[in-house]
Amino acid sequence: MGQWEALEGRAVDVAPLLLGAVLRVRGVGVRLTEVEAYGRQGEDPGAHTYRGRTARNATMFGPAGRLYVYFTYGMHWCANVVCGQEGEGTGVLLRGGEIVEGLELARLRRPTAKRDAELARGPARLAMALGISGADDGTALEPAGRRSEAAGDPSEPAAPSAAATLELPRAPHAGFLTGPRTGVSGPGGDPAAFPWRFWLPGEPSVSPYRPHAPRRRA
DNA sequence: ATAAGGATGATCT
DNA sequence: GATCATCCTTATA
Repeated sequence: MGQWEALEGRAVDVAPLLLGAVLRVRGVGVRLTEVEAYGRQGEDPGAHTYRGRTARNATMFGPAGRLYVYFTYGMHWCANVVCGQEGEGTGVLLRGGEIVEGLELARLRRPTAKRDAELARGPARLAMALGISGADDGTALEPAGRRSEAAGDPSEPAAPSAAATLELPRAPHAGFLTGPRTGVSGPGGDPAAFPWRFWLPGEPSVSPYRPHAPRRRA
């Protein structure tokens, strides 16, 4: 088992635990409010890994707790947290969040945002606010709160702040909502088969597109 | 408030 | 050559 045992289950079970989690990258922290689960190779037609491993999706087949970053529509980067077991090819797409640290920096990175709620509303916006790009693909997340408090020990150099940290909540947020995934065409977008979008109610940082009536889950 | 079209390039068939 | 796990601007109600 790895350091991210909590992420090693099925994407649909891990996704609720990521709601409310805080991801910190390069001076900006986001509290995640919207995510989408993507299943294993062969299991989920909407997943990049559906047809097997390629150069692009290789990170998804690695251990849980890494960032899988991909480029899309000729201009956008999007980030996933890899979950499941090695070789499964499963993860959770980060679709939206609220900036809780580094607000000034996030505003600089997202100059077109009119309101703070728009800074990380949408997967590509979220990546942009965090300064995430292709260079971050494969980055191993570290647990948050691990500070080098070795006060004044010269033999122990101050640990460089991790490139990316993740702080998980103790338990899944009560009362999260689920619905069909956004932007997934074909069978993978079938809301009955894959109601794998998860979000927190009443959050302005959740994308507005909600095609079907949400269903409450505990 | 919601809809439509353009931008721009990797990836895979 | 088609398809994108999209965003932004502009147009119409």
